[in-house]
Amino acid sequence: MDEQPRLMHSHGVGMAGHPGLAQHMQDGTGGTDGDGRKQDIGDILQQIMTITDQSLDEAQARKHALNCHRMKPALFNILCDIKEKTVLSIRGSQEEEPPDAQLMRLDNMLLAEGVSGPEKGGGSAVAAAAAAAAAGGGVGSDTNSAEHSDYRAKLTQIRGIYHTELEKYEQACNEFTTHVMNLLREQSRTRPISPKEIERMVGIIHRKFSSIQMQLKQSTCEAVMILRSRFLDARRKRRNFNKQATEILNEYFYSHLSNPYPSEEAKEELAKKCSITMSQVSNWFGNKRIRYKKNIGKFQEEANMYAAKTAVSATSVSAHGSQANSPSTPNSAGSAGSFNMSNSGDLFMSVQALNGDSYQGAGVGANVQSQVDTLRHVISQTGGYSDSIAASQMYSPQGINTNGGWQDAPTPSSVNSLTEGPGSVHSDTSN
DNA sequence: TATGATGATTAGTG
DNA sequence: CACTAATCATCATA
Repeated sequence: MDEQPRLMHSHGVGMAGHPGLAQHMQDGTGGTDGDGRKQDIGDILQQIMTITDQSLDEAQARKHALNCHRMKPALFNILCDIKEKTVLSIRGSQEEEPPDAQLMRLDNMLLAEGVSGPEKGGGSAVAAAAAAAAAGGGVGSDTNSAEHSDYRAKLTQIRGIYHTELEKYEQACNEFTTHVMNLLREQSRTRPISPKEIERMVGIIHRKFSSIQMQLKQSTCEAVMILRSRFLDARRKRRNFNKQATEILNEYFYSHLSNPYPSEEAKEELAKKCSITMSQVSNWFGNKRIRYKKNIGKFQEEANMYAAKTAVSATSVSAHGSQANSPSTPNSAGSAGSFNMSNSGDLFMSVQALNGDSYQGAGVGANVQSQVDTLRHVISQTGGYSDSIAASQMYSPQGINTNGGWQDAPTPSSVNSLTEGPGSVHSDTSN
């Protein structure tokens, strides 16, 4: 407490304006007083230095005393000058902020994704894209719309979270900025803080907060991307075709086994019947061909089944002589065992002959071929060939060449022989 | 949860 | 461009 009187003692120095030290040097107290003044300033500085050690009340009182001190404005000005220089030099080195390309990109993306930007229309572009992509997948319109709305709901959710967080962030940023500004303004009365410096501080705060904002934007972008890939990537939303579609496709495949390459029209027809797209039909046949060829044995049972089916309907529909060779038309794969080896051998030969005759023929080739395929399966089944080697030995001369590919068929099989539904085959032999 | 089935994608080919 | 072969990612089931 003994500092107080010292603080208050006067030097008679004019302290009015902001001219700084130079002015009060001239203020008529004389050069000899210089040392004393320095001493005095030293004291004040000492007090400032030790002020932190004091209690708060004491500090408050001290502050008040300092504020009231006649030397204070002068000292303050000096400090301001020094500070200004320092700050300016700092400023110079920090000023040029690189235009944040990353942030711009994030902003653009969020805008494009409909997360930021106008409230209502947001996401419509994405929704349209999703719809288009889903339509390409063609899994079924109801599933499409369901997934579509699901996608939109999730996007809205992300959007909501984003905006909530953004609001929170802005609020926090503003609060903090105001707080700091008030604090600095308050402090600027006792320590040299220029408005510029406050401004700079605000800038620093904003930068800090904008890095948080960037993180928010980044994670939002990530979330949207994940959502997008989840909903728009066709692979991810793969659905098995329904049973009927698979049945139709399989019937076509096995009834055209020697040349399982549906024409454009046939694909179109199949696509329509199976409620899938043409490219899905192509995919299916591509997969089927390769998988069948890779492991014929594995598909034996299936082949027999469809062969039996088509054979049944073929024989029942048509009363053609060629069908006379057909064994007693097994209704299912289960009845396969009833045929003996020699029988099937004969049949195989006859079918080969039939095939050989008709395959290159211009007229009813495709239709007869269909029958041949059908019969061949019935035969293979009756023969009891169950391993793939035996099967491929059997089929190779027919459809699959030694290279592992099907023989080149001059013309794709006609859609006319396409089955109308599971179990019922329209065989063109009646033509 | 491991595993096979299956629809979609991709690189390469003619 | 249609196709094959390989591969991926998901579905379905034991």
